[in-house]
Amino acid sequence: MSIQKIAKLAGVSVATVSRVLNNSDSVKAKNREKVLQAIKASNYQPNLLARQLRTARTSMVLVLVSDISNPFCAELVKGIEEQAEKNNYRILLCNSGSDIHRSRSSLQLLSGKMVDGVITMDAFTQLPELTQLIGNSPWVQCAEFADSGDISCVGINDIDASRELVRHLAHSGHQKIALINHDLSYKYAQLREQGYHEELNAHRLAWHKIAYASQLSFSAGKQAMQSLLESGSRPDAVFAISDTLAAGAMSAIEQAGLQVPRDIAVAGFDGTELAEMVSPPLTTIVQPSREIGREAFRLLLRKIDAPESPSQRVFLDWQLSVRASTS
Amino acid sequence: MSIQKIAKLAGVSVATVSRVLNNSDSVKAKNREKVLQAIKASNYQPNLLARQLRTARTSMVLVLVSDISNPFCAELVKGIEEQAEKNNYRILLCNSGSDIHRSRSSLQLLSGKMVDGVITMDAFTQLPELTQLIGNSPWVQCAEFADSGDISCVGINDIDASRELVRHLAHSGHQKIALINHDLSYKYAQLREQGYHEELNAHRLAWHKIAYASQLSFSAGKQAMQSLLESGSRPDAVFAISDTLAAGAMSAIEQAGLQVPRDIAVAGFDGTELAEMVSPPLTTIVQPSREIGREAFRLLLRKIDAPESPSQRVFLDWQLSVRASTS
DNA sequence: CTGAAAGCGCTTACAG
DNA sequence: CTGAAAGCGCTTACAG
Repeated sequence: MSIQKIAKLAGVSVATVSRVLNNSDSVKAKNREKVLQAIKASNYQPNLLARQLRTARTSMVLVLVSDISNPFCAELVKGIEEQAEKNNYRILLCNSGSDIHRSRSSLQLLSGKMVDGVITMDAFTQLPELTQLIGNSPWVQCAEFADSGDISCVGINDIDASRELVRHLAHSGHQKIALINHDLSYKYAQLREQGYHEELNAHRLAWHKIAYASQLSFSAGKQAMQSLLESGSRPDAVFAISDTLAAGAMSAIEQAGLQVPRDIAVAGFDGTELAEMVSPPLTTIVQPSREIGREAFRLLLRKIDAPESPSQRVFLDWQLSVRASTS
Repeated sequence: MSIQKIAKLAGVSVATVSRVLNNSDSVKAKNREKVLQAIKASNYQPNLLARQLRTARTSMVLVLVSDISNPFCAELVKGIEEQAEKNNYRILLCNSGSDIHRSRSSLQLLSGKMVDGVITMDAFTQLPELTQLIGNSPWVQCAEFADSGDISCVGINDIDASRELVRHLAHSGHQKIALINHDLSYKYAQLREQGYHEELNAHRLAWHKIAYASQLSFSAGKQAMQSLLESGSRPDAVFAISDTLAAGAMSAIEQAGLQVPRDIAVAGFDGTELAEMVSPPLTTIVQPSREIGREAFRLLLRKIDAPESPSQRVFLDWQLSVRASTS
């Protein structure tokens, strides 16, 4: 079923049908009626491929989610979605799993002109490769940062947030504060680690220990905590750079016959609902996840509408939320 | 940058360029070389819109996720993704939020020929409307069922699984087993409720009580549990039809100053990682989520490749996993 | 093995 | 207000 058939059915030209479809111009009421009739009668649906090929506009953006199972990512996506909907954009989610091959494959949607822009969450160490793939198509980096100023990005000040969390632990009297981090290929991981060190120094706490989780999952957090428990002197507090990791850490602590927070305090990061689901509930840094997502879309739209507009780096407010896991 | 430019650059016809691009036919080695050279030199990327318009094949399928934050959904998606990847298909995720308007909007991708088929997870009560939108495009319903046999679907036998879970609770000596269900617009919700009743009857347990959660979330589960606690005689066990709801129930019980499982046993459904994250860990029905996803894609691919092939209803195996929350 | 040409289904100046 | 025609960037018989 094509616009041609409709035109024939309605006894007008394809141009007129197209005009009705785009409710543009002024089509004579009678003709509009005939066209509408024909469309309804034949259950016609416009071919988006053809339309978008012709107009070079798709009103779709690609969102490369690093891990769809991560509740923080899910919140970001919902924020992006929300803002996109307001602007009559549709988002296409691709779960990259932080895998560059998958990212590469998904980005063909961009180079193939099926989307107007892309929001990524990949590690900043992969930006050079992404840059090459994305070229200068509209692009925003979400909840992760680039070193240079070429790419728009949005997130929070990770160093400050990290320091505030460690400060809270130190003020609560903890002396041996460990860090569960993950992949340093992420800028935010580096920054939070930096904040951790800076704040320890500020409190003249010499003891420090870091375990790296293989991914941002419960089981990886558990494993990381186990390795911390096995190796030499035991921490009296643990700061995990994501709630999911923190939940894993709590589980490992419990399994070792210890108690949170009595034996070891645990703090997370992100402020997902998960932090309230575990018991005891988790002290964490609440990121404005939805708003980060919304802002990411806003930045992207700006790039789409004005390709020459300068890139921006947006830092949003965060909050320390103290709960039972550290007190 | 188009195929035309490449042709000019390489000094061949567009047909030849196209042949190289699709590494079809036998193009003379020298010409192939020239084309490849030109492609590299100009960093050419084929326009997918044009190609797909021409071939009427996209190698993409739409996945309408009911709730991206639900860990069970996330697992399904990963299964679908995995199988799609094996078949050189790409999946486009749209988070419908079980909202028919969003589903409708996303389905324009189908009617607009941007995808070859669709996998949905919507409630069976919405199938009539979906059917109208989808027509007879390739379609598979995932982890939810239709009453009629027109649509391929894949999931588990919810009645059996539900009965087994209730049987376990009854055998453990529980007399007052409550159910936390959600929206009965889902077939699986109806079936699990049916199983619940059947098994109570089998054990001559007259006491029964059902609370309906407004959605499949932690907080909705918590609320539902609170309402159960407030209303009359207290249950000694609760069966929540999803792990997320069960986690919420546990939180409500704890907040009421009661203990799991001593005062009230709690069981979930789905077998997500969440069941291991809460404490005590959750007794649950383990669904083969990944495999459900994979099978959904297999069924869809069959429909795409052979549009006339009959619809299938696939039921996969599940397992009761008993943990500390009920013993 | 290769090229000229038709056509996928739209939109949009252009002329009337 | 409307229609004929060009063109978006591809692929694919068809003829050579």
